[in-house]
Amino acid sequence: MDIQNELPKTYSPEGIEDKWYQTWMLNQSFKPKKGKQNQTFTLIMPPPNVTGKLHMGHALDATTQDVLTRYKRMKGFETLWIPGTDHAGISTQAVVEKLIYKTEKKTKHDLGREEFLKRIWAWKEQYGAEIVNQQKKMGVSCDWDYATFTMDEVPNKAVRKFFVKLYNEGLIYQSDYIVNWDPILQSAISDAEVDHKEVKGNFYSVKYKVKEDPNIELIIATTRPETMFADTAVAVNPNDERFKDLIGKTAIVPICNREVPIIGDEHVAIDKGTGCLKVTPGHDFNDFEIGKRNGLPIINILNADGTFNTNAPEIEGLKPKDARAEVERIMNELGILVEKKDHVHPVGHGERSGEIVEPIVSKQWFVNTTSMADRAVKAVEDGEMTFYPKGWENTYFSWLRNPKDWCISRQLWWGHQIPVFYCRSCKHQWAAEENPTECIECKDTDVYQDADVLDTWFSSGLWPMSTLGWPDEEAMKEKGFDRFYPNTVLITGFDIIFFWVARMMMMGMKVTDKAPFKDVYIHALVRDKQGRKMSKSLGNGIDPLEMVKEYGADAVRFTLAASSGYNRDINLDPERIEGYRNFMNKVWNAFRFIAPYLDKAKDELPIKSEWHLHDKWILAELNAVAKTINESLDVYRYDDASSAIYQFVYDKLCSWYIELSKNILNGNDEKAKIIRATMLKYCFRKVMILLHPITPFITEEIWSILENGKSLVTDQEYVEFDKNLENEEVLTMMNKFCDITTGIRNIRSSVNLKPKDELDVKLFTDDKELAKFMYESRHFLKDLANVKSGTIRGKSSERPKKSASLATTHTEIFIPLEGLIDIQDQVSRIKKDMDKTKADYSKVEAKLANTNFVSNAPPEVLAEVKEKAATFQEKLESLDKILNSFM
RNA sequence: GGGCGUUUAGCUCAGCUGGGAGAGCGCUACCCUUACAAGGUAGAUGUCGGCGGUUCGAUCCCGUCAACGCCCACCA
Repeated sequence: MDIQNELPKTYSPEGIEDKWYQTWMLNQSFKPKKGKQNQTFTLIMPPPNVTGKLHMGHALDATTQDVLTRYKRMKGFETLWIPGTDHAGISTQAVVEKLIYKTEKKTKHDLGREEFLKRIWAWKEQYGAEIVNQQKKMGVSCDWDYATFTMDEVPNKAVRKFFVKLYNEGLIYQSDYIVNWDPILQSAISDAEVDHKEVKGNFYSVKYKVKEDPNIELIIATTRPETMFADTAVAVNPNDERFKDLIGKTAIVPICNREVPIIGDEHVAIDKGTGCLKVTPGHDFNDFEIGKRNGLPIINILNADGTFNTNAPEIEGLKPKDARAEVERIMNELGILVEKKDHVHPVGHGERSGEIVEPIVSKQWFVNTTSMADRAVKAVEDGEMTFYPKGWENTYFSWLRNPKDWCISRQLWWGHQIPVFYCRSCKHQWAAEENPTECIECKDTDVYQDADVLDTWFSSGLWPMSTLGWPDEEAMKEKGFDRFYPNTVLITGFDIIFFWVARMMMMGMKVTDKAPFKDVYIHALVRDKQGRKMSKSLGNGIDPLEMVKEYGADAVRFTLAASSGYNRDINLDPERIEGYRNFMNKVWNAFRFIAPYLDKAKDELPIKSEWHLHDKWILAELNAVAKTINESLDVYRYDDASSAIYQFVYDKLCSWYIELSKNILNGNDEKAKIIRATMLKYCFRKVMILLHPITPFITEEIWSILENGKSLVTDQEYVEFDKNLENEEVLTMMNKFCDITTGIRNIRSSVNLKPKDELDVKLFTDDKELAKFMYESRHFLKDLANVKSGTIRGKSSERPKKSASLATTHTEIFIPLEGLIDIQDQVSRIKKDMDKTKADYSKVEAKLANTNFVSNAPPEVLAEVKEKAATFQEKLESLDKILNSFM
C-alpha cells in the first residue's frame, strides 16, 4: 500500500482538530516565549458573556485575533493573547432568575441577596465554561493560564481601586438625575444602552385653563397625556407674542386640577406644536432641564415596574399604554381633548429588554468623564493609538469630544457592588477599597454598603490592566505587567467603540498615563447574505459550531479571514464556507500527490545552478506571496493575505508547478527527480507555514506527515520576503510558456477536439530565448496540452495553410487541421480578436500621438505605453498573417 | 437636524500615492486525464450611480444631484 492511497481522498477534519489542539496545549505552544524579535506582542480577547453561546461575531473575533497571534508568534514576538469572560450583570442575573423561578417558583427576593448570589456563582461554575470550549473549537491560541473572569479577585481589586481613586478626586458623584429606567430590568441604564425606535403614537391637543382668566384656554399638544399628573408648570417661549403676557400667571392641569405656574423658557419652540408646553420634570429629559432652570418641583408618578403610583390616582396600577387609554377616556368625558391625530415619533427602548424605557428621576452614581475624554481624544490625535481602518476614529471622536457623564450605578445584585459606605449614626459617606467594620469618622460600627452594583463596562474598561494583574503588585510581577502593558493591538467590532474602546482608553490613561494599546483594528459586523443583521427573531443566524462541524474549523476561519479587511459588513453566505472547504481539500490533495515522493526529497535545497527554470519560477512566486502576506497582515488586511495564498496554491502551485512536475517525477532522470521532489517538499513546507495562522489544523496535520512528527508547524519561523529569490526574467518566460499552453488549449476547445486527440503544433516566434525554452519544454507540452509533435520557427517562415490558429503578443500558434475545421468559424474568431486588439492599439497610439501626453507623462509611463504599442502591433501583424493563411 | 459611509460583472466584494477594469461564487461548453468531480480545461458578462470640473489622461481628485445604509441628537 503506498502512502498516497493511505491518505484519504478527501480531507476530513473530524478528530484531527481536537487532536492538534490538545497537542498544542501539551506542548505549551500558546505561552509567551522570547523570540528573535526581542519584542512583545499582546492582545486581550474581548471577554464574552458567561451566559454566551458562540455566535458568528465571536467566531470572527476568534479568527482575526488568532490569525494575528499565530502570525506574530511565528515571526518571533513574545506573544501573549489573554482570554477571559465577562460577568455580564444584567443578562446573567436574568438567566439565573428565570431558572430559579422555573424550577422553584421563587424570586430573588425570596432567596435574599446573599443566597441569590451564591446561586449565580454556582450556575457560573457549572455553565460559564461553555463558551470557552467553543472558542477552543475555533482553534484560539490564547494562554489559558491567563484566563480571567471579570469578578475574579484581581479585577475586583482593580474596580475598587479605580472607583476609590475617582471618588476621592471628586470625579465620581451621586446625584438626583433623570435617567432611563428600564421597567423590566428595574434598573437605570446608561444613555448608550437606549435605542431610539420610531413608534406610531398619537398627538393629543388638550385644553388647559388659566386660573386668573377663565376665558383663556391654552391648547397644549402632547404625545403622553398620562404624564399630566406629574406636570409642574406650563411653559411658553418668552418671545412668543401670543403668550408672553401669560407668563407669571397660573395654569390648571386638568383631571388632577393642580395649579402650576406659567413660565417662559427659551427651549419652547414657537413653531412647534401649539407653542405651549406642559412641563413634566419627573418624566422627560428636556423638562427636567427646564425644571432645573426654573426651580420647579419634581413629581414621580411611576413605580419601579413602570406602573403608575398613587400620585396618579385615576390610573394607579396601570401600565403606560393602558393609562394613556384611560386618560383619553377621561379627557373625552371632560370635553378637554381638542384633537387627536396620528403621530410617528422616536421612543427610547432598552437595548437588552426591548421594553420602552421611562425617564425617571432617581439618585444614581456618575463619573465625570470630561478630563479623561480629553486625554483619550488627544492620544488618537497624537498617534499614540491608531485606528485601522482610520475612519473609525471619527466615531470615537464624536463620542469623546462631547462626553456626557456616565451613569455607572445599576439596581442589580450580580456585579461589583459599589464600594461606598454609609454610617447610620453620623450619616458619613465614604469610598473604600476594603470593607470597613466601622465608620471612619465616628467609629460607630453600624455601617452599610451602597446596594447598587456597577455597570459591567466599568470592569471591562479596566481589562487591559486587570488581566495583567493590576493593581496587585505580586500578580503584576507574575503576569509580566511591565512587559505586556500596553497591549499591542485591540481587535473588536465597531458597535462597542464607545462602550468599550473609549472607556478602556479613558480608564487606562487615567491610571497608567499610557494608551492601553497602540492599534485598534475594527472588524466588520457579520450579517446574513442579504446584509441583514443576524438575529433570533429573523432566524437567519448561522451557527459557527454547526459550520465547523460540517466544513471544519479551518474552512470557517479561512472564510472569515478572507472576508475581513477594512470593510464594515461581512455578508456571510454558507456557500463561501463550502468553497473554502473545497480549498482545504485542494491543499490536501496536492499533498497527496507529493506524498509518494517525499522519501526522495532532501531537506536542503540543491545548489542554485541545479535549479530548473520551473524551480526558480515557483520560488519567485512563493517569495512574492510571502511578501504580500506579511505586508497585508501587518496592517490587518486578512482579505489580501488570504487571497494571495489561495491564488498561489491554486493558480501557481497546483495548476502549473505540480502539473509540470509530473513529467519529471515519472521520468527516468533520477537526479532531476530528487531535485524536483526536494523542491516540492520545500514549497509545501513554506505553504504550510504561510497558511498556518489562518488554517492551523490542516497545516499541522500535513506538517506532521511531511516531517514525520519531528516538529510542529506552529513552532516554525514564519516565511519572510527574500530579495535573492526575485526573478523578473523567469517570471516573464514562464508567463509566455503559460500563454502558449493556454493558447493551444484554447484552440483545442474552439475546434471541439477532445483531450485525447493528439496535436501537431507549429509555433512562430522571434523570441529566441522563448524558442529555446519551448523546445526544451516539448515533453511538458505533451502533458499539459497533449501535443504530440511540433516545430518552432521564426516569424519570417511560411505559415501552414488553413490551420486552427491563435496569436499571443509574442507567438503565433498553428494547428494544421485542414479539412477538419470550419474555416469560417476560425476566420471570425481571428477577426474578433483583431478588432479587440485594434481597439487596444488605437488607444495607446492616440496617447503617443498626443504631444501633451508625451511631454507630460512620467518617463516610465511613457516607456510602458510604447512597449504596449509595440506588442499590440506585433500581435496585429501575427493576426494578419493568420488571416492570410486562410486565403 | 448633525456626522459617517456605500454605489464597480447575475451575487458578494477588492481596486494602495490618478496611466490598458479585477477576484471569489454563480453561469455556459467539453472532459470520470494515474493528487483532487469538494475536480480539470476553455469561455461569456461591466455606459466603474447621474451630471459637471481639474488633468495630457479620472473607477480613483474636486463640486453637485440621486439612491441606499449606519451612528448621534431630538421634535413637545
